[in-house]
Amino acid sequence: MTVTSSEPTGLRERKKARMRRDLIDAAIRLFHERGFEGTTTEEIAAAVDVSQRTFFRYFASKEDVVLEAAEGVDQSLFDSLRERPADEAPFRALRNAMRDHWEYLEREDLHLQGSAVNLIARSPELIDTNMRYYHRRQARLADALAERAGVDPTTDHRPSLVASVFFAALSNGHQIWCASGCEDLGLLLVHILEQLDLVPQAVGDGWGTPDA
Amino acid sequence: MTVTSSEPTGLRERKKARMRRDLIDAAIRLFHERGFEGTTTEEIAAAVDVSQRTFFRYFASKEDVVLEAAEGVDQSLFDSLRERPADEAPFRALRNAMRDHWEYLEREDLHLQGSAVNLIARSPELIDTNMRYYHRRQARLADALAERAGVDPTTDHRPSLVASVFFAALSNGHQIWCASGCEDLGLLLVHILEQLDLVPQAVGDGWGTPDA
DNA sequence: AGAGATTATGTCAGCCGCTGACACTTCGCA
DNA sequence: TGCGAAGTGTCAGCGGCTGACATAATCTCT
Repeated sequence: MTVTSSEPTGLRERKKARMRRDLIDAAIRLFHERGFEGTTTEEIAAAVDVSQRTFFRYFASKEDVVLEAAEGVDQSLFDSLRERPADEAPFRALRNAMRDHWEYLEREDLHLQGSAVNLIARSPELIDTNMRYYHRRQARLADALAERAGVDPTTDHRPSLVASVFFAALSNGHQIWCASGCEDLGLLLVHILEQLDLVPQAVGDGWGTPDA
Repeated sequence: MTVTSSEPTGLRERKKARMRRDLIDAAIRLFHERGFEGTTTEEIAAAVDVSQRTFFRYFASKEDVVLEAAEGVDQSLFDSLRERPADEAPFRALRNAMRDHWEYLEREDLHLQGSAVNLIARSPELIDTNMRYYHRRQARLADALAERAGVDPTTDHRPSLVASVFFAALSNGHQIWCASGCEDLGLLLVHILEQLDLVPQAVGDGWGTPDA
């Protein structure tokens, strides 16, 4: 009962979880090899020796597989957020959590989720897809922020606002990174942090880093 | 040669523009009646007495029709932005342009673009779609901001950041409005402006409007 | 005005994402 | 061991979307 406390009990549950993971792994791998559009759901299913129908019993859509991976990454970000000192202002805490979270990713497991980040980051077609799911990711982040601040996210809309602005800056940093070749993954964090740090001045009376 | 200076010269051009408009109009109307998902591209095409294939020669996708309408609205926002005093800070100018733009919409033509706004605003399924195109809309807005500030949008990323944060707040205001029933369209502006005004404090050391 | 080049349209066939329905197998539990 | 529940495969089908080809409409030039 050490780590296995959250493990599924029955064989059925384990099989299901395994299938889910297998499908995600196969999908991510195929997406890498042939691109997102260049991979059919049948191919993904075939790679795990199941029918296409089964694939769609596990995922609502092809895009969903990617989202699934993204949410895994987000979860780790939320963990980092929880560990930030409570007196840190929300947006700043989020920024620092992002930094911590990144360091964690680089240290621990670039295998599973890291490759997902990698994939999402590098394929332009998935950026739009990702965008589409910002709503969902944003909602989760808003909940995390609300929990941290001890407010009710259904009546207090500030967490949601911070979350959406955060993703906006994130997406922007990502775009900049892509525009500059999508090479060094470490550089991605630099761009993201830069954009996050620019936000306060950009929405203020100034314009961010002045030209002079 | 008064207003017709920008009008297409040939019959062909005029027909094409007309077809485009007819398709948009029919689509928007059908979307209203049966919803976005509930309307097939064949039905849209049939409503204008053309083949489905022709529809897809005018629009890359079904979603594209909606985007087209949205861009029309954005264009009017950009016009309002250009008319803001030059010494106004970018984000503030954008906020005020939004207000001006809205008033303009309410005065002038709620017929065409207004119904597009209405449609996009009211159908939850289109919010995701809309999200997907925020990239494109954001890029245009960034260009408008860059032009206003006299900077190069390809090297200076601040306009893009302001644009994305703007859309983030916009989307947030929209969500709040939807959550509260999607009734009064005028209320939508109130929510949007509220969210826009909250941004500076939300990303600062505070938390926006304090509880006390 | 008429011939020839361009361009728009219709038709057809087909891929792919996605879904409902039904039969069959596998697993859980008594 | 046997029964209900849950997972899977198969099949048929819809709808978005595209390429290819033939036809019809427009443009251009003489």
